[in-house]
Amino acid sequence: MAHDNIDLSTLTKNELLVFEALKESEGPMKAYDVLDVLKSHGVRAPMTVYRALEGLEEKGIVHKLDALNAFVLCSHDHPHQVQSFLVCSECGMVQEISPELREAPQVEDKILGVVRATGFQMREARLEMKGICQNCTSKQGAHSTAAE
Amino acid sequence: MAHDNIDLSTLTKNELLVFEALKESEGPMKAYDVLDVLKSHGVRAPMTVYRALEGLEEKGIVHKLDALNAFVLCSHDHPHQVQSFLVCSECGMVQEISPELREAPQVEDKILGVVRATGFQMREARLEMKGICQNCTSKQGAHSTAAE
DNA sequence: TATATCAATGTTATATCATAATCCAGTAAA
DNA sequence: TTTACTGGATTATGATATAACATTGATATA
Repeated sequence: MAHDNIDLSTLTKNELLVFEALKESEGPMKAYDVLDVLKSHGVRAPMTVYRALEGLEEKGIVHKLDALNAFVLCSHDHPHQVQSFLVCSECGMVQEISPELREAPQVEDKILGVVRATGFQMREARLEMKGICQNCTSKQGAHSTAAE
Repeated sequence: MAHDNIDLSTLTKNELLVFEALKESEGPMKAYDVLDVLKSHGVRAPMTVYRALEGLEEKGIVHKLDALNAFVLCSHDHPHQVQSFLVCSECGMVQEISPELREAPQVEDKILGVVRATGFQMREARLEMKGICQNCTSKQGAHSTAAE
């Protein structure tokens, strides 16, 4: 697990709590879901969670998936300029695939090149792909192909 | 303008109103901003706007920018599988760059290849890149380079 | 004509997501 | 001890989005 490499000593108390909650969850969590989990640790207000999430994002440990209003741990060691996620519309699964795309480095290079050519200074980018994951496809495929 | 090619006869009354509002705006609009504009046309409720936006999205005429909770007209003729947007953190400018990326088709092909290899059936994808646009860069650059 | 149906729209209420503003506690330096 | 700073707690509210149900109007058809 990539998360083992993170220096937890730089995290505040609440950041650590949120980090642990996300680590347990094995998937993206909504802020208010994190809040529910942390209520047993005395956290009461949304602000507390959002502040911690903001801190974790600044440290590159957490990403927000805007399409879901949800947050995930960054699943790779070296923060990348383009993060890529598969989001299953069926079961909600989220998979970060930046590592796979890194094996095709032309992709990021090309993107960065095109962007730079427009005079744009990119800070961060996310590619969020929505569709049906393999698991859901095989489950459904056996029964029908209609659905839509 | 690419929007001239759209067959407006397929739009419902409210979809047409929202379409016109977005066309005027020359940029992304929040749903409630659209609502404000359409109040002069008798539209009162958020639902009306959200329903029309949903219809326009299904017809491929509008995209939602999740990172901004905002909606833009699709600025090119042929809906593409990966839509790419530059979002300026400074001035809020949004530019769709799919046409530029199309000149580098390896990018989309590679992405689609990698994704397909994971067994994922992609429906739609958006690459949202945040940074500073050329305009803001040149304005700021003259005065300072610090800022962050 | 009556009536069934369907899509679009209207309306009300509420859920969900996020932040502003203010105050407080600990702690480290002057 | 003051001062300043960082993180945290609390309260309230803003912003975004949808649920649930009623209404309308067009079309089909018995």
